[in-house]
Amino acid sequence: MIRISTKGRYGTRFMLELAINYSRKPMLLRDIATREEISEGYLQHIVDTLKGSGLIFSNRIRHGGYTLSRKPEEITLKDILSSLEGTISLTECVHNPDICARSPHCTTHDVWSELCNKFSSSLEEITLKDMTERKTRKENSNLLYEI
Amino acid sequence: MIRISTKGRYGTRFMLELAINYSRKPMLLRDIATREEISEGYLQHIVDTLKGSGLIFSNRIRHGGYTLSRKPEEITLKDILSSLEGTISLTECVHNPDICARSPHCTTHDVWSELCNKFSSSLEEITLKDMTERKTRKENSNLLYEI
DNA sequence: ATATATCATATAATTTTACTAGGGTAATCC
DNA sequence: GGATTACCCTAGTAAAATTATATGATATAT
Repeated sequence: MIRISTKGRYGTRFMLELAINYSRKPMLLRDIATREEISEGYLQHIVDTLKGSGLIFSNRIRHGGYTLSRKPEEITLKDILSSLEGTISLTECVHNPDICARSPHCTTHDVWSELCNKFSSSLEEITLKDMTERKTRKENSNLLYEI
Repeated sequence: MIRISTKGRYGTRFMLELAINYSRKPMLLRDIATREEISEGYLQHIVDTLKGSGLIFSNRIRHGGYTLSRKPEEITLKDILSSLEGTISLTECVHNPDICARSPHCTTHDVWSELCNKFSSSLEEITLKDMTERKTRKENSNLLYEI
């Protein structure tokens, strides 16, 4: 079905929460889980993965909580999804041509590779900063409607 | 993992075979299955789906075999993958926002939608004709290397 | 001490994927 | 006209991936 899993989706929402509160105090996992309506236990796994990839810091000492390890404009959707989805390659052979003997002379292999590169570029173009800006823009335009 | 399933991949290879032999006689499923090293029974399912979407004709009378229902330049990768992967939407909420109460004010929803549109466009740009041309180009350049 | 929050591991339910099996229909070939 | 061939159609199934839940440990703040 060509889709992004809940890991990727929940993780992105978590990262967006951290981005919105960047430069404020660390965010507690429980608070984000509640606000985003995501199971706390499941989110913990996702956050572990993000931490393993070095995208966030945890604050075990002090009052706990998580923060971005880089500025929001320096973290892209590709960073987040690469971490959580393992790899972005649309097919196994894109990332690892050796698993299929056909790869060297396979037209579809080349096509999947190109598509994958395009998709990766699209992901790279979107930073957490972009997303926070989208969010505030959207909230402001919603306010207008409500008046 | 964001990937195209075997259905989509095998089906594309099947369609490419039909495109290469377009305007010649109908191609037998068994022959393609053998040449492409795909299980005949499994390929039958995939081909049924493609037929259900109207992308190919079967030739039950006469000697059997399948043909494209349109010219190779009029069938895109999007047609093929839409048929076999169900829908191209990267998340359920892209295609059907109502399944999630957050959709109207969800920044990530908007982002997935945009990404999905871009990806769909990429798929639409690639026709079976393009792929046959790629294939012959590649075969010719391989010949050069072998000399 | 107790409460809180991160950290780590195990496991379970559900869904999807990737097939296989088997029988039916309908035309061709000897 | 009987065997073969090839498309058609429905079920079923094993394995893998997804989507979690549960439990307990550790470490700091109050």
